[in-house]
Amino acid sequence: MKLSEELIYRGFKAETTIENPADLDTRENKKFYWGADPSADSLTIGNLAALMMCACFVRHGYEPYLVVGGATGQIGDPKDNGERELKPLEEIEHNKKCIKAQIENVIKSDNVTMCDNYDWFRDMKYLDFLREVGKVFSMTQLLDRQFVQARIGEGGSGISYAEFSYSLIQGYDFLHLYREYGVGMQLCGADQYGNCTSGIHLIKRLENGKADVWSTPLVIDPITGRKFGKSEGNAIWLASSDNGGGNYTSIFDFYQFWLNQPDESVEYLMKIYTLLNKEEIESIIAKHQKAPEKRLAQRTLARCVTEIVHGAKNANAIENLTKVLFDKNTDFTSFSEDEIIEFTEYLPVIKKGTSLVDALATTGLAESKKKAREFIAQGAISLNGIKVSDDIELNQTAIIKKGKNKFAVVK
RNA sequence: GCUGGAGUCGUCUAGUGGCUAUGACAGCAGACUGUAAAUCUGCCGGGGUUCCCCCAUCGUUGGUUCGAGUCCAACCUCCAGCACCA
Repeated sequence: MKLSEELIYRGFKAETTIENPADLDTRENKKFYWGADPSADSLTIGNLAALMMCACFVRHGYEPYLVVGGATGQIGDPKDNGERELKPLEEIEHNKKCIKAQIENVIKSDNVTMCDNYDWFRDMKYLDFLREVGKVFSMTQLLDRQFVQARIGEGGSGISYAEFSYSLIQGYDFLHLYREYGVGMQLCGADQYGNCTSGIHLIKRLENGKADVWSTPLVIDPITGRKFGKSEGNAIWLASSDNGGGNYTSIFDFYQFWLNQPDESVEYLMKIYTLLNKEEIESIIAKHQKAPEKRLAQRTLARCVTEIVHGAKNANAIENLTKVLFDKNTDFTSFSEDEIIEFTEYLPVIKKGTSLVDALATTGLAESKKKAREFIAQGAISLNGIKVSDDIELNQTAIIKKGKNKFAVVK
């Protein structure tokens, strides 16, 4: 399958300056750039979709320049619904390192060039920037941008001069990479398209060059029509918090997230988030439709994405763990010492002697003790497969289950 | 700078002095299922000794009042109009 065909098959095509996708197959300049801002110390599955698109270009011989936005991250990409809080500089430094590692983990290629746009903004003089970059942008056009329109006017939440300028800073990145390395194309999520065109504009005006943008649609839930990823409240992070206790997504929860996708979404998500080819996906979907209750498609999806993000070893372990925990014939009281030790690597652990309510609260299975009591009252908690109706002391090795798919180990 | 309007839970939203701050979406749990969807039920600020009790909360800080999301003052932020200025 040619690059252009694969992009369209996988749904990686939104707005673009490229008239005919087939031009990508024969394009001479195969250098592209993609960037992410260090607004947190982990990427989310929203970013991962764009990375999967980048990986698709790389598989077809394109050369990636991956930018971590040390400069742009200091300002913040304007959102539709309001101004961002400025992040402390130390936090940005930390975030950069973490995100860089995550990007390298997904884009595995010998000719990756990692960049930080702070390197070329650090010594930038404000007046130089205004004379070179600011001068070639028309205020009228900038004000017409969608992100500006959403923020100003009646009912708007306002926008600061700093965030308003974000687009120019990002545009300059493209110009810089064009000049320095001859990068001729930017890949991005559809929400970034406007910012990317700033770069094209700059390259045309200042270098009389032709540059392109290729964007991929934001991933949406086909049932609700809402996007999933960050800023919708229920972020799935690529970083794993140890055993589910922290702020990020444990490997187990990550796997479960994909496993629980509805039938309507699963093909769409497989195209985006796995490396399976068209024939493989079609065959899996065909089998899935014959016996949807086996959840073959969801299992495959969960397996593949977990492997990409957390590696084959973890993916294997989680697959086995899931098999054991959800098998109706599993006897929860007869796990061997070795099995329990394997569980503790991926599930939150509670010491014997703790009360059930405390255990639920400290492992994050419940957000508070009050919630923990509620769960017990509602019959959401079971111990070794048997429902618990009272707060009890946990004094032997056991598996606690909350709801459909949250577990902890008492040891 | 002046005048007017606005700021309420993750999001949107009702609430012109009265005890318990509405409703919707999202989220969580239960039932039914296939760890799905749809549907129904409950929860949805925090804590506890849980048929009940305590604490917190309507942008911030004070004030008036027996009682304030609601009235007053100052401040912060946003919107609109006007003025000023290129």
